[in-house]
Amino acid sequence: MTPEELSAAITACLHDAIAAGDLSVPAEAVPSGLRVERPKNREHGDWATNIALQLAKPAGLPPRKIAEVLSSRLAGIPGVAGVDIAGPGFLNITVDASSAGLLARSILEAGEHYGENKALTGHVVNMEFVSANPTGPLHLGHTRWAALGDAIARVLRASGAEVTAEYYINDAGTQMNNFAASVLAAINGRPTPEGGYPGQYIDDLAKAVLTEHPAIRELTDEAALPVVRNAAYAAQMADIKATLADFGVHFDVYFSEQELHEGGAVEKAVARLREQGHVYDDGGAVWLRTTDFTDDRDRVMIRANGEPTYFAADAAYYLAKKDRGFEEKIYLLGADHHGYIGRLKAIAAAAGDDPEKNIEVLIGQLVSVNGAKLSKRAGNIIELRDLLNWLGKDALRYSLARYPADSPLTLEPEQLKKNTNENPVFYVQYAHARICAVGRNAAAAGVDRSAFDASLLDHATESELLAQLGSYPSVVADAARFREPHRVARHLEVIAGAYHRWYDACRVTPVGDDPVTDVNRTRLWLNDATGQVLANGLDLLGVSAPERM
RNA sequence: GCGUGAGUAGCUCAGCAGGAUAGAGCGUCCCUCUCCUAAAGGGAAGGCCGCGGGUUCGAAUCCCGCCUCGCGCACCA
Repeated sequence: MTPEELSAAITACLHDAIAAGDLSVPAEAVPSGLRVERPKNREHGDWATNIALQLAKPAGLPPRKIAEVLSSRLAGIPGVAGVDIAGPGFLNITVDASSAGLLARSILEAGEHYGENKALTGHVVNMEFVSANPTGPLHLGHTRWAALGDAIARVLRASGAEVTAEYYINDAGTQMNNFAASVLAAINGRPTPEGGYPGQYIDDLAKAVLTEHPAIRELTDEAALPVVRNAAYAAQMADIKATLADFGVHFDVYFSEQELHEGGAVEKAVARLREQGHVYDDGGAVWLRTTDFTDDRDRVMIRANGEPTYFAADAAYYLAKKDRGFEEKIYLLGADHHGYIGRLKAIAAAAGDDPEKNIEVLIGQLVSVNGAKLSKRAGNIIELRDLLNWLGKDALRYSLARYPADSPLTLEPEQLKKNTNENPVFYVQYAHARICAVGRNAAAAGVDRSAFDASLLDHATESELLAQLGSYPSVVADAARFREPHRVARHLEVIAGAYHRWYDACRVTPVGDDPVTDVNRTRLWLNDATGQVLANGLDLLGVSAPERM
C-alpha cells in the first residue's frame, strides 16, 4: 500500500462519515489533498494523519472526538492492521506486513517509471537557465544553475509537465564586439584592447580562427572583424555545448538574442507593448512604464541614441516565449540578478500575462568552492571544465543538487573525494552498488524472484524501508511543485540509510549450507526494488548509479 | 536608504506547504565482521532554532519590530 492509496482511503472514510451523519462538517472545510505522514517515532505506527485536528474547528468538536468517529472506519480499510488515537488527536495507523510488502513488487513492475506522477500534467513549461555569454568558457557561477536547472527540468517532467529546457545566448551587443576585437588582436599579436577579454582561451580561439581562415591577417580590421566574430563565436559556443554535454546537462533550445534583433522582434515588442499602453517617450528615449506593476523604476527600452537596451531584448524574448505557447516561463537566475525579478514580472504584466502564474523567477544564492584553482586558461575564474575533471560529474552534480537554491553554498572538495559517509553522493551510490552486489551473490547462491510472499517482509527494518520507498513518488511530486530537487537527494539518503540497516539485519542469501526459502526470494524483491528507486532518483539528479565501487 | 536571501548541535547543513520528544553527516567517546561490499551498522554526549512581541489547541515554521552577515539597486550586458 502506498501513502497515496492510504490517504485516498482515509478521504473516502471521511466522506462516508459525513454522509452517514456521524460528522457535521461543511464541504469546503474538508481538505482536498489529505496527506498521511511518516511519524518520526516508530511507536506512533506506520502512518499518521492530523485530519481530526484540522477538522476540529469547522466541526465544532474536540479533535479527539472526531478521531474516535474516524478511527473505527479507518480500521476497516483493507490492509490496515490497527488505528490508535494519540496526543491531541492524531490518528496513528499500522499497516499489516503483507499489504506493505506488495509495494516491492509494484516498484519492480513500474521499473524506471516508479516515482513518476501526474501532479503537473497539462503544464507547458519553458525553463531557462545557464544562458552564459558566448564570450568565454562556463565557470563556477554557471555550474550550480546547470546542475539545478537540469534537475528541476527532470523532476518537472517526472511529474507530468511538458518542459522545454532553454539557453538564451546573449550574442548581441557590445560584448560580442569586444570579444571579436580581443580575438582579432590575438591573431595579430597585439595586446588585448580596452574592454576586451584577457586569457589563454582567447589565444586558443585565435588559433582556431586562423586555421579556419588562413588569410585573415591580410584583411583590414574592418573586414576581418565580422569573420573573426562569427568564427570565434561558433568555436566558443561549441566549447560551451561540449562542456554541458559532459556535465550531463541537456538543452532543447538554444535561443539567439541576435536573431531577435535581426528579425525585428525587438521593434515589434516595443510596438506591441505600446499598443497595450505601457510605453512612453521621455528625453529622447523610449520607456516601459514598469512601475505600473511591481518594478521600482521605469526602464529604458530604446536609448536616446536609437540603440535598443538589453531590457528591450528581454521583453522581446519574453514575448517570443509567450508566442511559442509556453504558459509557464521559469527563469533561474543568480542572486546577483535578483533585481531583475521586478522588471521581468512587469514585462509579463505589460504583455497581458499574469505575473503570479505565467512567470516564475527562481533565485539561487552564489556558490563557492574551497581550495579551487583559478583557471589559467580563462583568467581569474573557476572553470566548470576544471571542476568536472577534478571532482567528477557525479560528485559535482549531486552536491550542487542536494541544497535548496536559496541557501548559500560552499563546496568542500576534500569531502567530495572521500569514499565514506562523509560524502553524501558516495553514501547513496555505495548503497546502490551494494544492492547490485547482493543481487549478484543471490544469483550465485540460487536465490531468484520465483516466489513472492509479502507477509514475510515483517521485520522492523523492512517496514521502515518499504515506507520510505513508498514515499518516493510524493517526494518527486513535491520536488517538482516547489522546484526543489534537493528533496529527492535528501530522500535518497534516507532510503540508503534504511537499506543499510536492513542489510545488517536481514540477509538475502542463506548462510552457509542453509536452504533457499521464500524468505530469501521475497527479500530479493525488496533488495532489487530499493536499487530501482535509488537508480531512478539518482537519474533525476543527473547522477549515475554504479553497479560496482 | 530601499529591495532581497541567510542566521537551527563544536563544524557543514536539512526541517519553514503550523503538529507528537527539533533531525542528518562530520568531529568526540563506547560497541558490532570465521557469514551477501565494515567503503557499513548500533549507542552515548552535544540545542534560549539570532533577539523581542503577536496570532492559536499547538510556532524553528505564520505576522510585526529589531540585530548581524551575503547580494542587488545604469539610456552596462
